[in-house]
Amino acid sequence: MKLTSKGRYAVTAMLDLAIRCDSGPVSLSEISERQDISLSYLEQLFARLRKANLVRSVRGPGGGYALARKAKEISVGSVIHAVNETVDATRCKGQADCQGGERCLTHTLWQDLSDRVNDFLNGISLQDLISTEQVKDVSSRQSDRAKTTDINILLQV
Amino acid sequence: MKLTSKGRYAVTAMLDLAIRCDSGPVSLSEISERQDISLSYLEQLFARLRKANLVRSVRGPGGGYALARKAKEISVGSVIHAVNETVDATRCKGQADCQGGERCLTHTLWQDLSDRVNDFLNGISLQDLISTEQVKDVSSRQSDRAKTTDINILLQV
DNA sequence: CAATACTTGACTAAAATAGTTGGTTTAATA
DNA sequence: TATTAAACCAACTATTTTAGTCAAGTATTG
Repeated sequence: MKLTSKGRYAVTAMLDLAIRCDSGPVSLSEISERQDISLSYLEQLFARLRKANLVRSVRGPGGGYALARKAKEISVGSVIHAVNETVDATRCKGQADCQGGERCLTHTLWQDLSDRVNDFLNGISLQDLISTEQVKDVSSRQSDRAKTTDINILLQV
Repeated sequence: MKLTSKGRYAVTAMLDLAIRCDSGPVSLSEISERQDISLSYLEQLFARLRKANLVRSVRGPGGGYALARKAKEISVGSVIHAVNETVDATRCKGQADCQGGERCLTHTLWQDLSDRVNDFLNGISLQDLISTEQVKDVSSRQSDRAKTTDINILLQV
């Protein structure tokens, strides 16, 4: 699972869509303007999101995109995965052609971590993000953040 | 938080270090050979890991690197963060200069997800990965994986 | 002193990211 | 029916990042 600004763009656009797709299809130019992402870049991203069956399109004037499923049934992980086709597996691919035991061990450990990150991101739905935001108030977020370590404060994701 | 192969290299190298740094410092050339990462690239990564106080170096013959703290006290998140200095914050930076309410909302939602990923990765220590691996047997891993959705099967991290 | 190994900085090739340009189809509506 | 708004498509480009190379140091041990 790669996690870069490309994925951020995709998730941001999908959230924009999730928030307002009840009132008919949403055009990419709208999202482009609201989220400040270039239109043609959005087109590229949505071509992939469509292939992954995460969005449905309506062509012609008044057309646009809508979520293919309910926001509750679309995981953040699936969105990020959809726009990152080139996945670089580890060299040994978990296969038996590792030299010695050590190299394979660290590869297995990394795989283990990867699985956890996947499970984590697949466990969060778009609706999940929207809902918590609606419930949460500013003061509680700040106290949450104060609890994290100094490392966390430096982290901008 | 960026999650790319750069971070994978760093975590892999740190795991290699964690596994064997009990018996004195480990040289980068050893790690390079075992993990199949170019020596000079490792040097760049370890320069950053050192600045982040995650490793300590011993110079001269017989020298090398050792973890600066116990494996239990080094989180995967801190390793990944250390090697990714260029963090691209969202344009609005969570500040008040967003236009309208909508753009800010999706930014806040993304920030929320970022925080969760951070907390998640900061909650996993190197020791954590090593320990679970020692306990876990192959059959249980496979049944774990079978439980995940079809999306998960496609994901290579 | 000599060998080892860390340290630093400048450089480069390849890949990915982000954006551009210029179309074509599709479908609603005036 | 002509116009128009939108998805769709493909090729291209600039920028950034990744990954790796090279070379010249510095510190330390034996």
